[in-house]
Amino acid sequence: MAALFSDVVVAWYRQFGRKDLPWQQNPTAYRVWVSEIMLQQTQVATVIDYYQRFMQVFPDVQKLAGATSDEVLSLWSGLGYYARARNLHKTAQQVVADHGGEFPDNVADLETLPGIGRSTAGAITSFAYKKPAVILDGNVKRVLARVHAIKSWTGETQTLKQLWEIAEEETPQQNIAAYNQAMMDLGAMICTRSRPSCEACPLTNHCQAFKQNLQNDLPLAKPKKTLPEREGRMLVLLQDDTILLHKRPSPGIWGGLWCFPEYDAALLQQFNIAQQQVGEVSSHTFSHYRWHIRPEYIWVKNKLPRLNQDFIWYNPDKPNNIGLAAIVKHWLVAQHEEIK
DNA sequence: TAGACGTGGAG
DNA sequence: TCTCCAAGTCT
Repeated sequence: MAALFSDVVVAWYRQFGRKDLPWQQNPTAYRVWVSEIMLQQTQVATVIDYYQRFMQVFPDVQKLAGATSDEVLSLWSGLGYYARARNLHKTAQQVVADHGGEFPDNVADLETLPGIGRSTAGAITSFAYKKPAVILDGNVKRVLARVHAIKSWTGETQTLKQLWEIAEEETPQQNIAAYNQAMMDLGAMICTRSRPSCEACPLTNHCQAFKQNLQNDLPLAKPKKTLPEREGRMLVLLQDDTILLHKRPSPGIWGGLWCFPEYDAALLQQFNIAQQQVGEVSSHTFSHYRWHIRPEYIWVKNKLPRLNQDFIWYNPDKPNNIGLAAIVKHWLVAQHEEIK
């Protein structure tokens, strides 16, 4: 008789799974929550440094709740999907205000908090509270899609529903933290997107894709779409040692982050221009469009106008704790190189 | 409900 | 250089 799926998974975890990730040490709900949000659509290797820095500054939910949004976004700068950071801040404040500083210990209540969906709620419930809960992240989807030889794109509503049902059936009542972590580890280490290591996989006996030699074809790739292209101009206004930055509206791309203002004739009119120069176009690819941005360098004589709160003169030599869009960080680094 | 929402690593 | 997409959620 074949061994129970979850037993095989847990046994594999005991021997080969990851146990040294930063958020696995002292896995309180707060620490697990922060890691799960950072890990959404983001790889472990990228997250580790951000996580360490974040925990250094915000060791508990009260500290985070009491921070300014600039402080939070500055620690998120470069990680992307900034709505995660804005929601993180909101949720911290809600947890302190409405839950006495303690995160709920069940999926239903966790899901009511901003930025926490079904899978993240399952992760917090299982990893922090050791209570049975189902997760379905990209890793688990890939493993289950192969094990069950699911021949439709995992993003389809119907397929997603099916995957949740399968995940619920397979998830055990015991050893929940080990099982859930194991499924993610299998997806990340063995059952990888390309060239899965089936020779090292404990699940080949259970795997329909392996039996049908479909492991390289499943899960099915997302249907292709051509990315829309957009063009734009940004103003790099320089005055003495400072650069004019604009706080971008949220929601929206780079919402809440400080960035060069997009071209604005009315804004320009307020300045006494000493010199200007058109720069080279740089292209930025997002998940839903490609943006070709041409910078216009403008040296101005006056600092004046009545700039509202959404504008600041930023001095790169005196870094402030504000969230900079990656494009600004990169530009500052490039400038620094040039000066040297 | 499909589109919005970032960035960087892998192949 | 280019394409794909990773520990998803929100609207």
